[in-house]
Amino acid sequence: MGIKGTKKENPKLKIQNNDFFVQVYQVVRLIPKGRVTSYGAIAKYLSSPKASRSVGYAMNAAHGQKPTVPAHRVVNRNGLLTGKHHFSSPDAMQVLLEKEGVKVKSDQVVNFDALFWDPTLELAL
DNA sequence: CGATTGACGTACG
DNA sequence: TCGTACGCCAATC
Repeated sequence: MGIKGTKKENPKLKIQNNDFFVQVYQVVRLIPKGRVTSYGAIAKYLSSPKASRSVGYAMNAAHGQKPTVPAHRVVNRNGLLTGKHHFSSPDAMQVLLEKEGVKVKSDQVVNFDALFWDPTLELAL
């Protein structure tokens, strides 16, 4: 009957399939190419507008996640690449953004307001 | 279980 | 307008 039987729940190997982290990953992966969003916007989309810090924390664990989590598209509310130091290379984030057509000047996204992608608005939960 | 940390955000001076 | 202080939430030690 159920296909679910194939999957066994291992308390120790329990993967955060529905945790806050994964929720963040899902939203980040939905960010269109050439667009950017903020931690607060993601947090707000997850019904926790004040959990912006936790969103950044989740990104910290996004490395090595599959599919790849475009963490470079997530910046702070000022459009500043605050998390660039957490990438493989401090300049990797800027390079990735510019590769998608996003201009970055002094660690800040140019025309951030126009490129800003609000999940609560686009996804309209 | 309590204290500390962190890729934020808002409030205040 | 800029800089500093505090708060929020989740995870780690």
